Amino acid sequence: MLSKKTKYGLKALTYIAKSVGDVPVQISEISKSENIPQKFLESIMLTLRKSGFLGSKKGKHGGYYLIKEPSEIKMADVMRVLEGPIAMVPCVSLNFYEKCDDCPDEHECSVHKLMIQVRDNTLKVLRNNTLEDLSGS
Amino acid sequence: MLSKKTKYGLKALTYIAKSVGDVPVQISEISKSENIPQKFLESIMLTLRKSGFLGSKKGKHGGYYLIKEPSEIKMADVMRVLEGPIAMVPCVSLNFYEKCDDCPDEHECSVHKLMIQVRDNTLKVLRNNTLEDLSGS
DNA sequence: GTAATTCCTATTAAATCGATAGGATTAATA
DNA sequence: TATTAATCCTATCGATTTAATAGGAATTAC
Repeated sequence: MLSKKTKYGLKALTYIAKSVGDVPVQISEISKSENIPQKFLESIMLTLRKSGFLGSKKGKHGGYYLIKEPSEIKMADVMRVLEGPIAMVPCVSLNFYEKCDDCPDEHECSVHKLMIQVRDNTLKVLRNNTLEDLSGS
Repeated sequence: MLSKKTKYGLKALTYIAKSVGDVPVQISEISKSENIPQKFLESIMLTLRKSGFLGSKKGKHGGYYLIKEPSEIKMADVMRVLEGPIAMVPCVSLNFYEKCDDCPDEHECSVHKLMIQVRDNTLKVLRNNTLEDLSGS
């Protein structure tokens, strides 16, 4: 299941990408428009800023803006920051690898083989889609 | 993340599929061999039996056996029983559809579009793989 | 009739998730 | 300079889910 955090984050990024002009977009505006609890969204925006997707301006007339072009922002990267591993088991994760405690040898594990395929296909989608694709049309 | 329940369930099914002869396989044997807590595995086997993947024999020399051929058991079906929806958001789930409470119109939702692609690619893998594929070689 | 097994329900401890609270800091502007 | 409006930051809370355990009932082989 996709967490609300990730879903809200993706919606917020899309909203900013769609916004016209170069003025920063405010949390309160996104929150109202996308039905996202404002305080919750605050913490998500903070994460997105700290991980290099957004820039911010403080104080009156402040807000958030994209640092990179929408076409440069891969969904896979956003997902990793907000959701964590893309793989369904840690032992097939490229960026968050961990050994399973119940498997003496993961190459013998039937689940491992299956989950590599799932990971590869999911990754294909998430690498091919950028923020531009989400906000387009 | 794949739950332990699902992972254990898939391992247990694989173990039974690999077992030779037509005698029922016992929980205690699977539990030891696959490092799965026995009591936890008990409840998983029960679920798999009630959902039509396994048959059981009670009492001494009892145990579990496959009801269908391994090649007939699609991973997608097992996953739905043990893990629930395959889709990452309920609003793109084929078997567990639910409307999102934050989306007035899901066809306008950028996340929706992305998650349909993820679902379709995951489904492709889980439909193409059967228990035979997991237990083979 | 005894031992071995599945069957069933309930419970628990820990982790995670979604959301909120309360203020500190910064900047525009009147 | 004072006020207002925004981000920033840390902590916390309640609900849900997850992984696992407990304890015994029912069934069957021998």
